[in-house]
This record gives sequence, structure tokens and C-alpha cells, in this order.
Amino acid sequence: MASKRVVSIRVIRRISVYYEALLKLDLPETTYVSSKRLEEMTGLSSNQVRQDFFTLGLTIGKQKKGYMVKKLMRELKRILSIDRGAKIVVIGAGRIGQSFSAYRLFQGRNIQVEAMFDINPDLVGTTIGKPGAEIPILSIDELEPFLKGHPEVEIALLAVPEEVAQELLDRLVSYGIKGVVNYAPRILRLPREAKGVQLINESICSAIYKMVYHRNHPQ
Amino acid sequence: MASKRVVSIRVIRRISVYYEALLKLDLPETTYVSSKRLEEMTGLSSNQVRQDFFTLGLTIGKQKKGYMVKKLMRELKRILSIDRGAKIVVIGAGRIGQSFSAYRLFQGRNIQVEAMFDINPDLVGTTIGKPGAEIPILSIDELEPFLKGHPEVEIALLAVPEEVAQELLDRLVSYGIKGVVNYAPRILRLPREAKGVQLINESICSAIYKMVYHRNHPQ
DNA sequence: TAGATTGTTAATCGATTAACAATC
DNA sequence: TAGATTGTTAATCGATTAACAATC
Repeated sequence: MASKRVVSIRVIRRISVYYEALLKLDLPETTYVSSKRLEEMTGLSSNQVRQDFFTLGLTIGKQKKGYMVKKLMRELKRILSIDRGAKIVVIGAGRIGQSFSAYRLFQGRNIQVEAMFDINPDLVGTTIGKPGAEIPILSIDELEPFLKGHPEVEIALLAVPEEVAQELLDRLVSYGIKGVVNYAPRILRLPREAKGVQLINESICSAIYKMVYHRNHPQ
Repeated sequence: MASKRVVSIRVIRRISVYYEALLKLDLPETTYVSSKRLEEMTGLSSNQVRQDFFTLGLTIGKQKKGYMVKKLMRELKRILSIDRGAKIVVIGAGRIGQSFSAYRLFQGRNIQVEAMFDINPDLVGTTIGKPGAEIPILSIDELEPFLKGHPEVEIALLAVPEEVAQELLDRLVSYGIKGVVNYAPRILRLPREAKGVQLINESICSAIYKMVYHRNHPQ
């Protein structure tokens, strides 16, 4: 009946998939989609679709018809907080960090990169991104004052060399950040004093290692 | 007793963590490390450590002492197939694709990017990477002949715009590739005729979306 | 010996899949 | 009405955590 306490990253990911599928197919707003139809569109089973909706307390389906596209998309938008969005910063303006500046999906999600931070003097002071939507690259030294001056920025993406990743996480926490996604290929740990801070270690290369493992250890 | 059929990506990832920790600490080869010590070093519980070793059929521990560093590292290397390594290609020489060319960890793993492929005429024909280890950027048109000529290349990293990701996956499969890691923000599906091909959809931004969700839906 | 640590089993937790009564 | 589809519960699967006998 009620929605679960914790919504896992997998559920959020699948909700994104449903939403993107509906967006891309550009169905008439008055159409109904069944969980079976969503299965065809996304490859995720109709059972999974209904279970996900149930988990999120989303009970807007009509028997024999399915879910009204208009209503469903409104609900999915609410769950993904697309209207509200988020303002974030990116630490590290290397290739991975820069790739976030160009993420088109961020626009559709109302996710705004407010600034990037780096130590490279060639980068500091420049901007990145299309005209009209430039993102400034600031010095790491400006990180603390920036975050103090922009309390609405609660999330940081960490895309720095692994040697300095833990130190920067500690600093971000001490500056009051509330969520960090770490892209450095190292598992970081939150400092003890971190209270209510979330950390996700996103390991870009684990998938590669698993591939290699399975190629080299067949069956 | 015997090792499990399928080794999950999580186990592989943790094995990497143990290995990197031992490497970085540069312990004398004759030292013994206990699972408790590994817990302190990695933050992964000693129970998890022993369970992982058990899962992989790795029973080289000595009661009251632990695991001999030398022996343990040899075993972890074998599991991670660091000696054997792998030759891979990267499809898409944009920022994400390029970031793989610089991955230092690939060296430690003996993972070699043989070539990158793109359609951008400004990139095609150039190389990327340090002198002595340049990686050529070839045209996508050369993908098929390249793979036919290099049957040892069985794994591809897909880092292209999402619009063309599925098409390129299909092509890779038809050219005989055996494993694909997809970094485009879209869940791809293997074509029906794909037999024995592995696909991992690595979603770089799911973690961000989960962060945003939890910030906007507190408690 | 007593204490520490393993290998392994069992318990728990969480996520996915299957099933089905309700009902439009 | 009969058939389709939901919401929800139950079964299954897999991964993590806990426990502990064996033993060095």
C-alpha cells in the first residue's frame, strides 16, 4: 500500500527508462499504456513494471486499459523530481568531468551544473559548454566560499584522480555537501563526522573487469 | 567447496579492491594478512572477505595467521586475469571514450585499447595517448575489417551518443564481438541472433538521479 | 594451552519473478 | 459476458551478514 522506505537505485533507473520510453515514443496523451506495452517498449517485464509502480505507491492503473499516458508521465516526473531538479557542482574538469557538462539528459531532468572546479591553471577561469549556458571552471580554492554562498547546491560529482579523491570527499563533507557521486576508480569512505551525507561509488571500470573475467574464465 | 557458476560483478569489484589495497600498501611478500586486516584496509567486512574467497574456491588461508601476501596476490591476479589481460576497442572517441585511453588502471590490468573508432573527420586518422603508446582513431567504416583482422579483440566499450548506440551494438555483434560495455545513457538490448555475447549497460548517470531523488524525497 | 582465525554453513535481507483474485 | 489487466501477495532467487566448529 504505502511506498517503501528506501527506493533503490535500480528502481530509480527503471523509472527513468519508463519515462524516457514514453517521451521518445511521443504517444498521444490520452492513450493508455499497459504494463505489457511498457514491457515491449523497454524490455523490462510487465511484472517488474507493476511491482515498481506498486513499490512507489503509484496506483493509477485501470483494469483492462492500463495507465493513462498523461497521468503516468506526470507521476513519473514527480518521482524523478524533474520539475524540481537540482543544482550540482562537478569537481575535476578532466575528461569525465567535462563529459557531464554536455549531458543532454540533464536538461530534460532539470539538473544544472552550476560550476566545475579544478587545479589546472589552464582551465581555471575558462568556461565550458554552449554559449548561453556556459559553466565556469573555478579553482579548487574557491570551492568552500562557493558552496557557502550557494547553499542550494547540495550534490557534487567527484571526477578527480584517485589519489586526491578521498581528500576532496572529506573537504566536500566539511563544507556541508549532502550527496557525492564518486567516479574515481577507488571506493571512498565517508568521514565519521558525516551525518546525513550520501555517497555513491560509481565504478566505471568494474563492468570492464567483469567482461575480461568472463572472457578469460569461460563457462 | 567448488567455485560458483556465475561470479557477479560485485565479487569481481571487491576482488579488485583487495588487490589494489595490497598493492598500495606494499606489504612484504612474506607477511600474512588476516581477513580482519583486509577489513581495516578496505572497509569491506572480514566476513565478506572470507565469503568472497570461498565463493571463488580460494582456500589458502592458515588459521591464526591469515593469508600469505605473496600467495594471495598471485591468486587474486589469476582471478582478475591480470597476466592474460585483454585487448579491447573503444567505439566513440568523445570525452568518455577518450577518458579510457588514459586509464592508468588498464596498465596494471594488462588491458590494452587497440584502437578507437569515430565518425568525426577531425579525429579520424589522429592518435591519442602518450608517445610510445599511441592509440589510433579509425573511421567507423574500418570497424568491420579491423575486427576481422584482429580476432583476439573480443571486447568493445561503447561510448557513443545514445541515438546510435543500439545500431552500433547490433553491428558489433554481427562483426563477432563477444562482450560489450555500453556507456550510453540508454539500456540496450542484444539482437536475437547474439549467441554467447555479453552486454553490460553501465549507466553513469543513474547514481546522479538517485542522489537527486533522495535529496528531493527526504526520509 | 588459550586465543585467533579460517572455511563453511545458516540466517537474514533485499530484489525479482510468478501467480492470481479482483474487476472493469 | 468474456477477456484483459490491474494491484498485491507469495515464491524464488541471489547476495550479505552472522555464527561457529575446526584447528593452528
